Amino acid sequence: MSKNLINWLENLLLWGIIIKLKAMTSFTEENYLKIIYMLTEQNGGNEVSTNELAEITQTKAASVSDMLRKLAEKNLINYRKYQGVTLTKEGQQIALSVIRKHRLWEVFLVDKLGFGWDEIHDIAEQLEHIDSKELTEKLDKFLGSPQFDPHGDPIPDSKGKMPSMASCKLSEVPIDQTVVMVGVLVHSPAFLQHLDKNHITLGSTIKIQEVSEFDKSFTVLLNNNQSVFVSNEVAKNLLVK
Amino acid sequence: MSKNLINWLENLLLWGIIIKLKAMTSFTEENYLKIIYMLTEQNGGNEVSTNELAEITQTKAASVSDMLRKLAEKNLINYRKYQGVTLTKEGQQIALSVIRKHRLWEVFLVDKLGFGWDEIHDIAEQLEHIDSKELTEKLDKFLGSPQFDPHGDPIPDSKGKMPSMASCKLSEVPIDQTVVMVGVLVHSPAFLQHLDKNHITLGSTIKIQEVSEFDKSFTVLLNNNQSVFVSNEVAKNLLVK
DNA sequence: ACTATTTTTTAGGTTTGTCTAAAAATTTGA
DNA sequence: TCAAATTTTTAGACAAACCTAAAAAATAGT
Ligand SMILES: [Mn+2]
Ligand SMILES: [Mn+2]
Ligand SMILES: [Mn+2]
Ligand SMILES: [Mn+2]
Repeated sequence: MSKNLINWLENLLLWGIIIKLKAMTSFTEENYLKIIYMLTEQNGGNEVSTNELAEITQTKAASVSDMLRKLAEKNLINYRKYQGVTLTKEGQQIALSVIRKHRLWEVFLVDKLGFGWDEIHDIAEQLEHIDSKELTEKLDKFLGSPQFDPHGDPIPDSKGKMPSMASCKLSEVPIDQTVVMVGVLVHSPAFLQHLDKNHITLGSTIKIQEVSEFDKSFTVLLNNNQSVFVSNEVAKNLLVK
Repeated sequence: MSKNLINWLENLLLWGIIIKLKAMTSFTEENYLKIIYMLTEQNGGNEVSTNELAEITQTKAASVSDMLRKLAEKNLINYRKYQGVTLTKEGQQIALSVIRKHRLWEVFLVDKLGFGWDEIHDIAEQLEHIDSKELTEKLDKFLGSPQFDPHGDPIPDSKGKMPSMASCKLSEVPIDQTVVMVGVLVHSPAFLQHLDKNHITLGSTIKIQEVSEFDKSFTVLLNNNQSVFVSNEVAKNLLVK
């Protein structure tokens, strides 16, 4: 009985079939892991709830429950029923590799192909699942091993280490100070196009000239000497240094 | 009854749901269309059989039958039971777009990232399914609108038109003639690495010095003045001009 | 503390793309 | 030409990833 099982396993090993148990995270599973990673960050390391995941994956809570059971079976997440989830070491590794690929491809699309930063998300959403370590590393070299993507988001290195950079929201900067734009907290085309229209881009120098008492909107001076108006809603989503 | 149906369809249209009937060719469907295109070419325009498809897709004939029924329903293939299939205009368009993407990505991998021509097929097999017209056209520009891929295969333009080039097999070239290597008929890493080892690459000048009576093997002189031995098996799979 | 509400899970189904086994059609060849 | 071999299709199942409806657990409000 048990001897039979061992024989059978040996046979599988011989034929290299055991690999399947190791490899194999589907497109869908990768997306869940990536989203769990990002929501955990946002929650300051706290568990992510089923409903949060359902909302962001555009599916129903029931479907999320199914997937969580499956990911837990594969030891990619820590899952206690009704208590939400966090990633295991292994799950985190996969999530970081997907994020690395996503952001490297975004750099490629903007720097090499000339896309605007508002046009690249959906394409990168597909490219992030291309499975080839050699490709990722060669792409990284080709792009000059960038540390940040076109939105200012950090690109993890091949071991999963994130470059860090102190930054704060423009909305928190006091009057008269001069800062540099280093990132955005919202990636919607509408928001990015709004920034384009106001000539605010990654690397722009921003001097805060005036802050309205009434609505906390800003008037700022850019490096091109243009003075532009920035609503508080926008200022809250701009990262500066 | 029929009025009810029309009402229902109008409702769908109103909500933009009808789009789904038009768009949507899955990864798997795209692969079938591409393979049908290539096998039809190979067969000189004749129908492709279920078993041929089963062989090359690494599935069972029963699964192929299922898929053919489905592709026929979508008007992507001409299918008469037991008689094999050919592509419709629409199916051919999709096939050519997949082939275009495959070959453009191969150029990218070799020219820009420095991969060898024997390492790129599996990666291109994934990249060919990335869905973005703008991406394909920008990639094409970035690469300088190449006409041929790293294996010498023609790259269809955005309308599906293949560049043509007269060529013949090295095995058919008479003694003493000098030709240029322009393509391979086999893409296996083993074959490509064999050519690398013998310094035969796309663009190599080849002068036929000697043809053996016995086994039809060749001794040829390359542009680097090296004299190398080429078996008939290899000569039959080398395209020259 | 104990309902009422919200969140999450379970139960039962669907679709896509695969499989094996068996039936049907076609082709081969004596 | 017609029986045997081959090819192709049909029938019936399964896993993955989704759904709706209903049940169960957790949380909140008085
Ligand atoms: Mn994705
Ligand atoms: Mn980004
Ligand atoms: Mn493919
Ligand atoms: Mn090729």
